[in-house]
Amino acid sequence: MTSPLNPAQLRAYFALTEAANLLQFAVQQQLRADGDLSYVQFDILATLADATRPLTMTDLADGVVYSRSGLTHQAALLEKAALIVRRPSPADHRATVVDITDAGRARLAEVLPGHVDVVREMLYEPLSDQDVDTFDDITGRIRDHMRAKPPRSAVSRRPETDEG
Amino acid sequence: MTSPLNPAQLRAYFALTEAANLLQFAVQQQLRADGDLSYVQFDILATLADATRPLTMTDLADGVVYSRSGLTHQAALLEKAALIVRRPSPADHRATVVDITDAGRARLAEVLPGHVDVVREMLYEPLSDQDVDTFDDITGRIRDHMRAKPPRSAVSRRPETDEG
DNA sequence: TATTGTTATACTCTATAACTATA
DNA sequence: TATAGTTATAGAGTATAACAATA
Repeated sequence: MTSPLNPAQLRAYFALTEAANLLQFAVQQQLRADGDLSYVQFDILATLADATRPLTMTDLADGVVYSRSGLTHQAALLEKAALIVRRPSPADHRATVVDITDAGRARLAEVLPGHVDVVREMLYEPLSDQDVDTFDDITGRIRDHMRAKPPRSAVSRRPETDEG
Repeated sequence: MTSPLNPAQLRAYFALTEAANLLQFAVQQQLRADGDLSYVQFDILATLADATRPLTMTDLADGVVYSRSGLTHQAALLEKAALIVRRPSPADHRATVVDITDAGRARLAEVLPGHVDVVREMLYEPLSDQDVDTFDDITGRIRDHMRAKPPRSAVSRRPETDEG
């Protein structure tokens, strides 16, 4: 247990971290410049645009790994900007259904081309089609593994409280 | 220009984004739980511990892609916790040299095993040695490409100011 | 004049806890 | 009693601009 990472693991971890940070930074700049959206706001709009059924606040919070209060805050901002609408769910009167508006879809359309450009230029320019397939396979397996493994479990290696 | 991403590119981008977010979230939790450090603070300490020569605030800010004021803030926190020391540079009286303390190295040592565990469990458990080599190669090329390509250039596709 | 670093300040993001209302 | 969502609030992180000191 706690054996060190081998050199290739270490290198790849650092490269991944740095690349992901640089990409995220560039994407955030682009979304802000082209559509005055934070990444989370973009994610919410994109999720709503893709959804085949109406989504509730809880549905959205699950997708974004977000506290509900944080989502309420972001939804309030998006609603103030007229990009989404919230209405009480007819099925469950406790729930709130969130819809993307035409303005929301328009904003998404404004932002998407630049988003794709950034991803292609930064992430895919140095990769061949063969590389992309390999990268797709590996990242897919990593993501599936992370989804399956509850991230919290690996975290706290300290006893919660011994005293008291 | 602005041709869409192909399916494999799109899948890999989503997988990468989700995996990187989950990994970052877990790492942040671990660093906070095991050593009461934010990721940026950990990054600063690790950079100082690895450095072969004394680093200035500007050296550090360059490595972390950080505003100088933000770095000053984080350095003040780390210094208050006695994990680093700042002193005027003898060579350039404008500059501040930052040193990691014994306590800083000790804190790093407390945190590193758990950090490595999280990375191995989340990132490398589903990969063979062969996969790791491939992954190392591809992520390394991506990072080098991103470093070479100034991230800002791809960002603003709006004219700065036409009026005034 | 340009550069290093700090300070003052303000804004955004996020989370916790308390709360309302429905189920 | 449990769940959906909001509100109030507080804390952390980051950035901009103004500033002081030095090159």
